[in-house]
Amino acid sequence: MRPTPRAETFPVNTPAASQVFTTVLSQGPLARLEVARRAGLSPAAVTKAVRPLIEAGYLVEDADEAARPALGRPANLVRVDGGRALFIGVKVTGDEIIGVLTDLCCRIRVARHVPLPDRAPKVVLASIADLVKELLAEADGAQARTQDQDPVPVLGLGIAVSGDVDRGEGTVRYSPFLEWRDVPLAELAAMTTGLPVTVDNDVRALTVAEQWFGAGAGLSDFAVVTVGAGIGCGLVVHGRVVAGAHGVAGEIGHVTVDPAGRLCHCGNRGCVEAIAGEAAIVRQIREATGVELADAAEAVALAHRGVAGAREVYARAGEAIGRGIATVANLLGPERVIISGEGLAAYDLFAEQIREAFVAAAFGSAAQCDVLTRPLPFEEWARGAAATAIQSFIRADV
Amino acid sequence: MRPTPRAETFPVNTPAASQVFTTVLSQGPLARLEVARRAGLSPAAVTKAVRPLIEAGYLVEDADEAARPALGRPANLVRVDGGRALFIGVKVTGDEIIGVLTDLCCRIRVARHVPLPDRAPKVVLASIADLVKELLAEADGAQARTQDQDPVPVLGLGIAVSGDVDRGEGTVRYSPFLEWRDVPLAELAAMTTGLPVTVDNDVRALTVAEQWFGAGAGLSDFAVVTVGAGIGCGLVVHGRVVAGAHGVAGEIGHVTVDPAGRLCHCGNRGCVEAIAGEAAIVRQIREATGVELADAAEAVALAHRGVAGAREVYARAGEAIGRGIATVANLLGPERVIISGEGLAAYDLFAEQIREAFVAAAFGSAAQCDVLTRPLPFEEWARGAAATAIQSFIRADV
DNA sequence: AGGGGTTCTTTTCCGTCGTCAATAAAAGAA
DNA sequence: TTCTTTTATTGACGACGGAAAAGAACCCCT
Repeated sequence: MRPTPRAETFPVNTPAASQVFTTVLSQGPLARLEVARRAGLSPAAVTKAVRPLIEAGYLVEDADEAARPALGRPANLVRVDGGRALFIGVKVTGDEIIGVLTDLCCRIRVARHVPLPDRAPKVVLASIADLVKELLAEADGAQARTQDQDPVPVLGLGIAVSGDVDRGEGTVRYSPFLEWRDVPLAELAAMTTGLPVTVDNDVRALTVAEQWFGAGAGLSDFAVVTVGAGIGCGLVVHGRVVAGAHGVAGEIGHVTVDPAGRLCHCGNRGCVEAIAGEAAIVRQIREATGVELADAAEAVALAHRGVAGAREVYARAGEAIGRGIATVANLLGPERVIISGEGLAAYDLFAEQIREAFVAAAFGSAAQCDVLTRPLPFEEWARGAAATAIQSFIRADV
Repeated sequence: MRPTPRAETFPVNTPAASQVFTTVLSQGPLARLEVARRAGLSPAAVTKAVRPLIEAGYLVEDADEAARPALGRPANLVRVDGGRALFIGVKVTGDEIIGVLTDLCCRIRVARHVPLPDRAPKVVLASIADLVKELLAEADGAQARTQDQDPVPVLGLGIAVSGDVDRGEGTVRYSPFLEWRDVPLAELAAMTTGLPVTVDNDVRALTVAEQWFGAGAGLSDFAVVTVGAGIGCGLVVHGRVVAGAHGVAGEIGHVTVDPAGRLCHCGNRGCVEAIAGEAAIVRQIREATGVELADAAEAVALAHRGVAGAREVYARAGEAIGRGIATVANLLGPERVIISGEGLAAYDLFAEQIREAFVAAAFGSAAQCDVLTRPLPFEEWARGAAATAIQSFIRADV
């Protein structure tokens, strides 16, 4: 059985060390000098910050013979030892819970889905506890097979929930999806699992994952747009994820793109989500073609078969998304916008419209913003939760 | 004659001292302990930071007898000595230049408008030089009258220009209004005036003024929306003004609120500016009523007289602005939105529509965002430029 | 008048952190 | 071998900010 986790803490908590670690974590193996440049520190500071991290096993040296320079001493690359620690990320949706076991580099080791019979906090909490137990057992199993000396510790649990979440407090203030209000989830989950728990909004968690381990690595200003059941948006400004003064931020889904458009569940007309959300697309295709659709997959299939009405619905959805992205670009001027989410399964159906609408509605050099897609698996959300746990562990200022 | 300005520099440049100074500057007279609380520092650090600043004359002690507590030692309030230094702020518009002489607290001492005969960089530069000379003479005049010992030094010149401005470089990358491209304005103006020069985008400059000396004081996330010839928006996120990766940010004027709306000069349809910009309003009223209008003032007058068509145009403008503000609130979740600009002369004509549209389009608790108006004089833009100069002088990280 | 209580301010000490400048190390080139 | 070039490390140093305790100013109560 896995021993009660020691309260292992990150060996350093100075600004410089934290910055060095996150730089190495997110920007791959780097020479110390290069780390110094990117983190804005002196080489000496990097050396001094790296040493205790290597001693503690979080970083390892890693000379690469490939990129050896023609001249001068070759660099001693430093990288994070992913196998040094494990984390668990959990994403709670309306009807299932997805959990992943990741290493310190946030690479997914194991993924599990469990159905959620009920949305009451107690039930969800019990399901999370079961899932965590299962993932811990999995971690132990891997342990036993490799016969390592020291057991790899699981150092944190991140939980991602949609809605208004106070990460600092670890509470879910209001989640319309789960019908929760003021649930101190971090505290509860810490009690049942014995792990340090971080709770954050799901889109923000995904954004953290992109910021550190994805297409946002090294950027100080970018946006993540998720296309799926809802349309969400995570924003990174000045290198930090935007949380919003009142818990609301990145609600691109409820940006109005057509005031005469259809009614959205938020009460407004012509929100991006009311045009390009999964439910909206299914409904519109049903209305346009008369075909009864069970889910979004069937809608995609129909459109792929070239049914005109269906294709048009997707085209309009793409236009709405492109406009929404242009709005973000006009307001914030990000370096990059990353489109992701399970809705990308239909990406070929609206890729062109997104781009066209974006370019048309982007003002001036905002159109230079780099828009790219990342077809990420659904576990990515849970991975985002794990990323928040990693972030909390290394005490990076959020 | 005014002597060649000595290269006076701010006596401290540690993060703590900078933070202490900006806290006192923007949040009025404060007790040291209170400064410590607000700046997140120890009381000792504040004492140590304050001393050299008092010695250099930038801060002064200022006991207030009024708010004496019932118990304990009364606080020794600390405030910025506005009279310690002067700054000049200049705002360049299409047809005139506005200059102000301010003190260190950014209070306007003198304001001057001069017409701009031509928009060529050389002409503009010469006009700026003349205006600065005039303001410097004014400063000397005041000097002579008060018979002070030490002449109050003018420590910086801030220039605000609309368009894509690189503040770090001090260059105007592209200003459609002036038809400038890559003009190294800071360098040029520094040569002709002999003052340290800061160049920034006009809306951002105004936002800095609000952040430090206006309704944004002490807030870390807010937006400034300017209503006038154009519709602009300055954003402060995480306590810093958003500049945008490509020089574009806060382009609320080109957020689409009605894709079927009228054509905007940016090439799109239904931008906020195409509905609520000054030119758009004048044109719409002309179309609706058939009355030929010379300028916006006449449009306002017409609407105030209760002419139905004119009122409706303003109502639609208010709706567009309200939607634009809601978009900002949905995306960023600011604590406050400050509406300003010369368009506020007509505020009573669309106040209600702004509020209604904002509340309707704001998602969830984004509607809690505090929306207020600040009827600021036109010199306020120049004051913003002075604020950027002050900011540069005290080396606050922008 | 003289404590006692309360709050603000300052002092002193100290750990720590990051830079500077010099030095060591690891190559290939001459 | 020795020089050049680039990377990494060392050790001294200065400075900064925090903790804790003392000091200061004031009111109130006895």
